[in-house]
Amino acid sequence: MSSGRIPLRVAVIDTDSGFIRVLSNRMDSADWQYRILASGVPPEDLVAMKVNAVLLDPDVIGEGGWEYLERVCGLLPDLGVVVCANGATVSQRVRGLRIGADDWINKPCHPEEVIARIEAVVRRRRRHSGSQEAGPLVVGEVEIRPDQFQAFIAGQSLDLTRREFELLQLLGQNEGKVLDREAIYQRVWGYAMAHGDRSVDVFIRKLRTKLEKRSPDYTYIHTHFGVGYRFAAESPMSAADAATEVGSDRATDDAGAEAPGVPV
Amino acid sequence: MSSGRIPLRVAVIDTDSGFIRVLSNRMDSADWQYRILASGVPPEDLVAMKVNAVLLDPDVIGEGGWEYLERVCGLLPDLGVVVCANGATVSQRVRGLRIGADDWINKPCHPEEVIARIEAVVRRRRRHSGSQEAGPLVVGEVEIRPDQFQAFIAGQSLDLTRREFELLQLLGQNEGKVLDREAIYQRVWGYAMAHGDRSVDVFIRKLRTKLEKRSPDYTYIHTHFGVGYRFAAESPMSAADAATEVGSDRATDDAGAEAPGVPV
DNA sequence: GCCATTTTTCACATTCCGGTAACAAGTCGA
DNA sequence: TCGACTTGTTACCGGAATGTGAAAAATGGC
Repeated sequence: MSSGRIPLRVAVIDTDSGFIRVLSNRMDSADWQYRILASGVPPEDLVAMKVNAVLLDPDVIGEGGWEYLERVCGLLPDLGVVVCANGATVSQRVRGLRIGADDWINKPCHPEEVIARIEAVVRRRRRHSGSQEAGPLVVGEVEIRPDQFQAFIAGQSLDLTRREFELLQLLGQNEGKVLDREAIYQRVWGYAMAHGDRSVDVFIRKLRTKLEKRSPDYTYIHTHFGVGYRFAAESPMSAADAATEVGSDRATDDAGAEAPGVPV
Repeated sequence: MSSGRIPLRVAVIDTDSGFIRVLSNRMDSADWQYRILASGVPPEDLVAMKVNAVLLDPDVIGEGGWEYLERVCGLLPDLGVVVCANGATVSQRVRGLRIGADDWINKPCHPEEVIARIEAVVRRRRRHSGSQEAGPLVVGEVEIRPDQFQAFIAGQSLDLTRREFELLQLLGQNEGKVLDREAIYQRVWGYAMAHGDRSVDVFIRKLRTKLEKRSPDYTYIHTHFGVGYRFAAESPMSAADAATEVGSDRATDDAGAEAPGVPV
């Protein structure tokens, strides 16, 4: 489809010079941005490179090839992983695919097929997350502008930092849906969330503060205990109406969970 | 998370009886739901089958194989497409992958690898679009929204907690059926119920309270003494008409349960 | 290298929920 | 009818999830 818009970014972990040379030619003519690596790099570095896919020859890693493959796939679920190895058996290929690799090609292979398979792997990823590069998004009083990496309320900037904006954008794109922390972290930070990481909570709080500062009459980020967060513009007024309705009956244990912000 | 994994649904378009036999065995033991098709079916029918992936041998289609492949890939972007063909050349494989196929396997091939590759294709697809498992579910006045981890009556939230919601969702998915406590506990809590555990009863009570609060004219959760619980929207009026105690219909499970017929 | 900003981590406070226990009420069989 | 068992109901406590502020670490411009 629109493969021409944004060039594909690929990391190639391989040492076969002949293979690399031919492959590089093809990638050049396809206008890809790529980086050749002669050894395994920490998965975190792959995040920093912002690559869409990795072409990996596990022989380069040597002994811990399986472990490395597993680590990359586990940490970066969004990354396309294509293995290209010499003389792998069926069971080896199956093992690799089960671990999390998206495709497995046996050498010797035609570079054109390698290109096509990487494309096929990445294509699916873009199909779903690719539509998010769009125009301004408005939710309640908030206007999210991807072109400026900034959000506004009543024309005033919220002075969001990069991460804050990315988080707000993700929430805005999923207005009304509850997103759990792992999904949020995965999609904003780009890799899997470590156990016990509170970053999401902290940034949610920062967003809440900045949103409330400019728009005190609305509540935007709602906590779903034990699940995650949901973004939706709700005014305390309607909440107050609901409270009036319910208010008459005995208030034994009906934890009026949400009904915040109603001054008494 | 809570519920067990959903079995994969696959359509196999192939006529190689030997291949199909071996593959079927593997899919059976993997607990997949599959359907063997001896000819190409309209892509629309694949939608109706609700399959996650298609395993296609273009030889079955014959002349219009490429066109058929293109049509399926274009029309069903969410579908995993794996081609398994006899003696395809590199350029044919590349062409297929570019058209939209997610993977291409050359026969003869090991069924285990076919399974693994289909798994890999579906895994990737689910990771990006599969977070939302199901659409809203409506039973009586109650609207259960999985995307919000919440249920509503007349547009008002029931303020369900996580467990309460999961329990209600399970009941709603099995509307009209009596579920015994062990089954409920197993599917909501995720592990076997300890002897004497009353958690299910307590949460049933919590649900009843919250349901009655918002919808006093209906009874949703019905006790079947010595058996379990059944979820169905019934108005007390029609129950009163029936006059006979609910206990008398213990054995017959299809008592007039179904027809409240009361207009909103 | 220094400083300002941003991000991450940490500790502590607070809220909330889930499960248990205990007792009341209901159901069924002898 | 009685008694054993099942279910309804309420209250409470412990621990987990979240809110909150600030320090520490990382980043980036000059």
